[in-house]
Amino acid sequence: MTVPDPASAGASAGATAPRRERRKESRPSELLAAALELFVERGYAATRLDDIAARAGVSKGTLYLYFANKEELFKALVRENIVSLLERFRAEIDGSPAPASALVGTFLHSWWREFGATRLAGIAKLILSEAGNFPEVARFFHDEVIRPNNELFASILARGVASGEFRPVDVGTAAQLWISPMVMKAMWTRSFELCGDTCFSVDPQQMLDAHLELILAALRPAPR
Amino acid sequence: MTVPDPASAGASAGATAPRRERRKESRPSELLAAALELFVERGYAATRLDDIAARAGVSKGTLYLYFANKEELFKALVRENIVSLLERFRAEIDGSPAPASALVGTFLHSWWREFGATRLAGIAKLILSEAGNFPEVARFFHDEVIRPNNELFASILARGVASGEFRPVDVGTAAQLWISPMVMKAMWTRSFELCGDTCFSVDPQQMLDAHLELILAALRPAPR
Amino acid sequence: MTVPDPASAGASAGATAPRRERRKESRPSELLAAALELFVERGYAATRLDDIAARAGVSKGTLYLYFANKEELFKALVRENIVSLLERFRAEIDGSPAPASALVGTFLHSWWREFGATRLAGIAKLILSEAGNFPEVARFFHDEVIRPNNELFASILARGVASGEFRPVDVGTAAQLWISPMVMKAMWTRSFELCGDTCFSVDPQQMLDAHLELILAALRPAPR
Amino acid sequence: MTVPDPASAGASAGATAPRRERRKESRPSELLAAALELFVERGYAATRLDDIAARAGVSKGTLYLYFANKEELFKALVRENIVSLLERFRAEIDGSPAPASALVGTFLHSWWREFGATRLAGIAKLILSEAGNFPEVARFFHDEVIRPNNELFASILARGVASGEFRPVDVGTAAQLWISPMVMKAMWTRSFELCGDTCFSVDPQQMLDAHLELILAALRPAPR
DNA sequence: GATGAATGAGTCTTCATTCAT
DNA sequence: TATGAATGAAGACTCATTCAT
Repeated sequence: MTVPDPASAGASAGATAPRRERRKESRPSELLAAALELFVERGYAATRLDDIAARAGVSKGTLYLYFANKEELFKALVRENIVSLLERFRAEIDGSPAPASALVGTFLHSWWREFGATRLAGIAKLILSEAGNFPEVARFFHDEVIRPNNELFASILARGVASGEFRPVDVGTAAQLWISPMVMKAMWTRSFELCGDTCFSVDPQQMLDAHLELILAALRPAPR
Repeated sequence: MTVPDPASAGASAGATAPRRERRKESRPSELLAAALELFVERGYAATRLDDIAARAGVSKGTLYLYFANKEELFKALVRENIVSLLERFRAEIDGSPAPASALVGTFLHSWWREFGATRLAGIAKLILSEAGNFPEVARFFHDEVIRPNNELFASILARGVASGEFRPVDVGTAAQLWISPMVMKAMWTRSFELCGDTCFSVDPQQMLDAHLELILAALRPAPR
Repeated sequence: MTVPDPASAGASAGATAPRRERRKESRPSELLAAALELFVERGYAATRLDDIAARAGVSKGTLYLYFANKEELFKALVRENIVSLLERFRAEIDGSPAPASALVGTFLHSWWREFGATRLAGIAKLILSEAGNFPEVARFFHDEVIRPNNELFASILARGVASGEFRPVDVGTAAQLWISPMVMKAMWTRSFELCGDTCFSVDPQQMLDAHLELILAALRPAPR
Repeated sequence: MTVPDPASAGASAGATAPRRERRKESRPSELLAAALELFVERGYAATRLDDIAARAGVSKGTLYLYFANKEELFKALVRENIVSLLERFRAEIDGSPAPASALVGTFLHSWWREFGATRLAGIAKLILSEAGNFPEVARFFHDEVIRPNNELFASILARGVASGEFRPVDVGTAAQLWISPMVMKAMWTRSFELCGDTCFSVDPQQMLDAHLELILAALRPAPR
């Protein structure tokens, strides 16, 4: 941890762990971080608030100073992480003047870097699992993440089709088809990494390159 | 029970079989069917044994005559359904003499019909969600379903490459990349159908056709 | 206990208290009886469901087989006891052909015997305390007990006025004024009996007689 | 605090007294006042210290500067209010030279004005409810309020009997019987006013007049 | 076999109380 | 003094599991 421990700094004596540290500012995100780790690790129901509190280094009651209940904690976690996701996300792609074929590669690589390889993928998996129990969250995620993301990808493809770089295809469907392996890779890897996986253990970069190559091949205009 | 059994009512004339015994044989699968529905609908933790019993039309205690506990019930459910899955699955594809390009289409279509469009996709989703809590199940599913399935798909591609129908590609990776949209479609549809989904609501057949077309385009040997 | 213990009957060996006794029929009233005792003794909030269960000789969970939650248990308790109250109550007074002056005495005495001296007075005290937290219960008690009771008393007085036994008074108000000491006696005695009370420790019968004498004096028609 | 203190704003010109200090003296009673309102409104257990602090406009911790804990706060509240009760109370009645029959009326009217119609009745109700949980408070209230009050009333009656205004009665018992409707009126009104009450909604003054009339009738010496 | 009443460990949640600032 | 973040014991409630019938 890079956060300096004020107690050990000030009272270097015996140090039985500094209880009752006051950190109103940073608490919510610390709690959400702890919650994220555990929810992703164990699922919503199997995660006890006790454990979240413990991992965040606070008592159980402290959670309730910041979140009304488990459900609200969960929702807050989703919202907080997704909001930051979208901001970082768009900036990188949108408005680039590069040719479409290059942009597809840029998109897939930054998608993986910014989402697939991060804990955000864990959130996606969580939402997939809990969608039935938290319809509002599911809708929120659908409207704020999945659709915009699909539209972004589709707009790249559309640009290539318009410029003649790509042959004409249904860009909406293609975007969906081609984002899928990324999502799968991100999510299933997490599920099977513990069990000697041989299916999802391919190096992501390698897989990404192969994916890109196949996409571009599929988009290549027919030779006259 | 005072509720008359329709089956015994119909056959009461000739048969001397004691009423109510008829179902004994099928009890376990009836229980598993009820469990499957509910687990898929609500997730493992959110499903109460009470509800499963109720849906199966038996008392809660009866569940314990057939399954040691909730966990074993869950595992039995996975195993039972996966076993039948594999049997129905292979038979249709394996050993066909058709050209590879046709087989790819056959594979994808029957995959969707036999798996993606059935409750088996629900099981996959369930396993994905609970993999962390049931590593044995995850491994089992991985070894018995995911890997064989990937290998089957890859072998089709390999046959096409060998025959010169397809250009050379890493068939293992390609199989993984191209099965993903199928899985995604099957799983996410279930999660978002309740919330006015606009991303996963495309008609499956249409999507399948587009997928197939793009695959074949990507595999087309380069013109000399 | 008059209920024969099936366990000790069957297995007379060591007898470590027969857990898991099946008594669906009698359970609800046993639970309500235990709840009544404790609620009256300690108040609503200070009574733990654990304690009620313990006093009834069952486990905590058993309570929830019969009552949805603490609040419903409380309401059930009130309703159950009050319903029986009213039945026993009316029967004794209504329809008697005795002169009004005798009926007043009969009313007050049976009121004390049937209500003031019983646990029902404890319920009244409970409602008084918790009326703010359970408005429905308060209304119910008001409509089903207090008002009918007042009307019964008033009707006795009205009969006496009509027959000329009593001088004309506002019978509604008088009924209220004269039932009050009974209620007070019943409720405050319970509150102060533990603390060397010298105010409410007068013998109830004696107090009742004095009350009756003063009532009749107040009702005596003016000598012509 | 950034909230301007109206008092200090008005007096800020001449006085050099530091702002915000003004209230120090009165803090405890402000806290007790807030506590009284809430305890009476919701009962002891249902009142949170948070709420008391909020209503008093201080932080929760501040309560503990003045009262060791919830229980002590409750006791202080009872004591404080009872002390003032007795002072205001006696002064008005004691030592008057009026005839007993007039004094009875004076007593009842001022009792109502000074006690029954004030928050003090709320305290009485509170004590009644919590007597079981706070025996010391109950005893205190009994010794300092109930008994003296009864004795005062009884002494008025005794004076009337002695002077021949009233016929001979057991004045102690009569005092108790006749104070009861007052207490009842004060307490039950509070409990049922929220639920369309039709029993305790009679105008207090009217009820008081009727009560007085019936008392005097009951005390009237038998015509020779 | 089948039932469903009973159990009690496990969780969420509340709130009186503490204490660093 | 005053604050309010932090604590943790306590209590309501759930539900997988057991077992007498």
